[in-house]
Amino acid sequence: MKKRLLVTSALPYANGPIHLGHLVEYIQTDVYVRFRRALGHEVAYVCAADSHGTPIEVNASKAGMAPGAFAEKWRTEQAEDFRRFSVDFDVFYTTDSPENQKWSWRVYRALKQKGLIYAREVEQLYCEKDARFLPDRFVKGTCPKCGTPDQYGDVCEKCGTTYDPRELAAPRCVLCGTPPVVRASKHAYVNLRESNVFGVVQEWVRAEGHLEPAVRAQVQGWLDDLQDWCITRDAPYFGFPVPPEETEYAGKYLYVWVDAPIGYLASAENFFATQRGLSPEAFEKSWLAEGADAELQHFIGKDILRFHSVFWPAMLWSAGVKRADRLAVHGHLTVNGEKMSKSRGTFVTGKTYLESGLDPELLRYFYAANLGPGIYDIDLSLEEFRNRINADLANNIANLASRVATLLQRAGGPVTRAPDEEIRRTTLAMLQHSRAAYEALQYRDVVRNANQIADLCNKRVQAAKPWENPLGDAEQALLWNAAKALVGIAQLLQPVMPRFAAGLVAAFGATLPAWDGFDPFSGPVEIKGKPPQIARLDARQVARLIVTPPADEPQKVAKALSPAETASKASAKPAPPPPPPGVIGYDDFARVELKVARILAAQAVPKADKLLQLSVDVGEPAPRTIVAGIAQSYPDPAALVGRRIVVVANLEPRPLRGILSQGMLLAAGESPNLQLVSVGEGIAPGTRVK
RNA sequence: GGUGAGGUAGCUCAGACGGCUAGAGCGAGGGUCUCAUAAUCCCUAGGUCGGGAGUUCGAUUCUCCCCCUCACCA
Repeated sequence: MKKRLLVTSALPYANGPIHLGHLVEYIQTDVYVRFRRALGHEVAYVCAADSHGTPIEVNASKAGMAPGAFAEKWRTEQAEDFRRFSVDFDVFYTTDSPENQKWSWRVYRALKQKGLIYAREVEQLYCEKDARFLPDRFVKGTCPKCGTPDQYGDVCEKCGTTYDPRELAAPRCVLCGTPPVVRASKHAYVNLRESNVFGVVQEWVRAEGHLEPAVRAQVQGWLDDLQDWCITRDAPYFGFPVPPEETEYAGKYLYVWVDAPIGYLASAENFFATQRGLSPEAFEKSWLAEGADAELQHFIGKDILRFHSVFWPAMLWSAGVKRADRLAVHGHLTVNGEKMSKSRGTFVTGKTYLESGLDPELLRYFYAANLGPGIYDIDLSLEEFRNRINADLANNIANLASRVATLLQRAGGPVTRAPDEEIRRTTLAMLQHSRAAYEALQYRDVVRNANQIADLCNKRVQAAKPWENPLGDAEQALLWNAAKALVGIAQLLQPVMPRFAAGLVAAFGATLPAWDGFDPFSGPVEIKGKPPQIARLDARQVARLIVTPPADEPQKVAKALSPAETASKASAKPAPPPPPPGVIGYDDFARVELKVARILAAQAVPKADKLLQLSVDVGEPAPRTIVAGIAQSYPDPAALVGRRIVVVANLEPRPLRGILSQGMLLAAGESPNLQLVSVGEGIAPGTRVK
């Protein structure tokens, strides 16, 4: 029962370089594909550059290039990055392809034929100078709610309000600065509430195995309040025109989000036609037809879940092909606990990673060690990354390989011994667990399993002290078993670290057969060379990932909804050396406004045993209220009145127990033994502490 | 504001159909070996399981309310 799988990763937008956030997904998918292949399954791993849409059209024009050439340039660069990270697509095509136009029109016509498409007049902002309608991200203006200037057309970054771009006060075109006008245009909408489609989508969402339960809950929420979907865009646009017979929408284009997922099918078709000699008809019949015995699995990020869980099943159904068998959704990447940010230098591109000299397989390992099936963000903390690599790979696994190889080499030739039951049982059990864990996308467990095997072997080696009598029979037997366990580890880690695993196996003179029935505990072990080394990382090496951009970083170019999150093409060039981790510059310190405050009144906060409410004089016209968790250390609040303490005066106010705390006071120690930081009588309230 | 997901040791997470001393790995502290990459191995620390109330003989695990974080949507 060999399975056949069509596996996809989301299509990266051909508008910029691949960054470490993208790579979470491609590595997750690639690992899965390698695992499947290790099981002997037939897998086609398909991806493509998403080449259409307004941002590409606009950025190409700015760069003085044709959009197609612009997208192709990025596609080529992305392909190279993927290769360097061992993300081995069978095909990395483009959505701007003849196959894709054919499929897109087919889907459009199918939707039309089922009566799901209708026309609607829409009012949008239009720039007369640029002669174009402006997507939300191409308009800036003043927030209608809070009055913050310079906000995008869809949401205010200050107050979080979302609105229609027409509501913006003082709107202006991001491209040329001209105030836009309101203009109407007729667009095609898809009605997904129609009972047939809705039923199909509903059924697909509810069926077991398609979505993780938590994801299903999210999607169900959308279905309960389903909006129609606008699938056309006005010129100028880079994309496919609507089918020629659609004279009603003459001159309009299909929205990039229509042809992007369809790009999965078109790219697969291209792969099978050019690499496997399979005609489009044969490909469809054997891989996509309803009931075909091939599985369709998509890996995506949480940001594009809606398109894939609601619209996509509807599109596939209308085109008469099967829906996906699984939609694997992952969270985003944060770096050092925060969203990736260019100004902080945490927007790490694949290229930056490669240029830092770190082995791409280390990143693959780190991601695997943190990946599970849920939609949780993964944090690339540089400290964690270093610990993880050093503790697991360098100290535990690679070091085990190194010591075992050295000792075993003294035998001077092949060694064959009987299995040690404990080591063999553990290794086989871990292989079995890992098989299930890979299938469930629980890569964290795989990594743990690999380390459990190495833990056991290190303990056993330590206890047996084979270096005291390396050629003794028991010693040789133990080393043989440890070597075989390492082959097991290689098998287990091979999808994650293919090169490391191959090197490990080669060093012990073994090979890796298909996963099922694999039992490495037989046959000779012969040391054929040094096992692969994994050098311990130091903080400096890892810190090279953070490249702070120069101060005159060009302004961010507009970003629009696109299949894979993208960014402007501005990438940071060599920058001043970053400060050592954990050290801040003077400017950072200066931003914290520390002031002397005199306590005017203090009382316990009702129903909170740790909180005191203080009224303090910080040299301002009115006293400030500060709520602090110091009640247990100061059971008699009244005694605090008159004390001069230090507060952070420019901290964002926040409510605690319903009381707005306008600052924070400094204290040392742990409750109930903490003490307020104080200054003497001679310093006036409001004095800056520096 | 609505919907969804979360809040368990410094960090990343397990777990509990309600009940023995709440676990693992990493990190930290102490010790040890020397084959191995200052690696291994042994020991130790430490958490009122976000807050409050309720159900119960008993809740961190169930119910309700609240707070906080994240995402999506309006």
